Amino acid sequence: MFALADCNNFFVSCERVFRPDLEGRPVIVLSRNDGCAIARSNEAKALGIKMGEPYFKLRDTIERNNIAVFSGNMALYADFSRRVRTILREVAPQIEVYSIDEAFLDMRGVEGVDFDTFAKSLSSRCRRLTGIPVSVGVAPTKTLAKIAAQLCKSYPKLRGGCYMHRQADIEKVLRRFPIEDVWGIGRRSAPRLKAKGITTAYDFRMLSEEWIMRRMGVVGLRTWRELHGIPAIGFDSVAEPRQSICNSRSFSSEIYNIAELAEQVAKFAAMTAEKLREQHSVCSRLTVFAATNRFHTDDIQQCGHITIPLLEPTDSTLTIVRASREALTEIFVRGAGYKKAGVIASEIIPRQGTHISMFAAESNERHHRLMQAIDDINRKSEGRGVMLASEGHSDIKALSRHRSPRYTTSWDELPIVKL
DNA sequence: TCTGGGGTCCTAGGACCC
DNA sequence: TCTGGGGTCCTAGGACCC
Repeated sequence: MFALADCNNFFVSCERVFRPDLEGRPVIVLSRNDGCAIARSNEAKALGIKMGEPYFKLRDTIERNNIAVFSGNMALYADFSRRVRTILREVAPQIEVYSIDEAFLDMRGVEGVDFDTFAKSLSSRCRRLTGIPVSVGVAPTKTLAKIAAQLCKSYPKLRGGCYMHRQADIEKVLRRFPIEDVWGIGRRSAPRLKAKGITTAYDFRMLSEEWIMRRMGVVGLRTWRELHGIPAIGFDSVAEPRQSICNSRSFSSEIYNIAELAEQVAKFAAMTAEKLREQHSVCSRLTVFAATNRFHTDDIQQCGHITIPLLEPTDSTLTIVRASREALTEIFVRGAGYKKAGVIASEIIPRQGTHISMFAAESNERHHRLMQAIDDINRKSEGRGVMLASEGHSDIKALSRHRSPRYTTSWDELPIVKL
């Protein structure tokens, strides 16, 4: 058996921990720049607010329905995510962290446990210790566990936990489960399937293996097998190092000036190098991209990107910032108003065991010692104690008009109670 | 006025090899 | 008219996830 622990409306639930007055009231959390809704409470979903809906289109609805609005407070959510994972690790032999708000639990080989009781008590334990409501589904495959967890959200009677294993039960559930809500069936496949009359997970399961393979390839086949209760998706308890690392942002207003854009790109490059070092990797390829506002169709549209090889694999902020800067000058177009840019590192390999190219212009080892010193300082100063001058003095342009305090991650922002 | 950020895997097709 | 028969590697793009 596999279990999935899925935090309900995660970002909204984090905000509510410190604002119990918001219980029962519609709440949404916005993306960076307060751009669009990326988390919604059940009440907000009931009002028809869609995932990714732009904030400016919601203004009326928000006012009419007294919706509470928050700018994303990622530091807070990451902290709650860690707390929930700590609890999951206490009760399961292995967990696979799937996203900030979801983790699979490997229950293979676990015997003599009533999984229904297990699921319900794990859910209530998470709620009690962190304040976050968590749905726990247990089933023979990950895809079915996802569906079981989903059921918890629709049926409060399940008290946060659902064990789904009997063939007859699974069939009954799949007959009513919309195909588009199945894990692995996305926005392209769902309409195609529906057009052929396949509207539920059960319809999909009834198709022949050949049909699935022909129309949807091995990926579709995996989902099909999983719905039949045959595990087809692996379980990875140790997170592999990332194969690509991307840092990009939309700006709160357009940037026309290359010097200003270069500072932003330098920041993305520095963040990328830091993440490489965090996972003890080096990269030997960089992609830099910059794009204008795709919604302003009357303006000049530019979407430049360039990929450059690095002379030797590196994790050095100095090297990566310089290379990114040079790459940017290749794609920058005067007169274009850039709204978004980013840096992607690829061809990533472990730092250990890389050998120094005889043509290397600079000593990787010396850079590495410098980077370690900088990382040390920045860790201790809880922020960016040291950075490159080329990153400029301003922050990445962003709006966050509705951010909650950093309740659990900053001493400065603890609410003060005056005695 | 205003529209997120970060990943993975698979496939098809081209370039190149003998 | 007719144009071998295999391979490998790389890349771009698509589809999916949160």
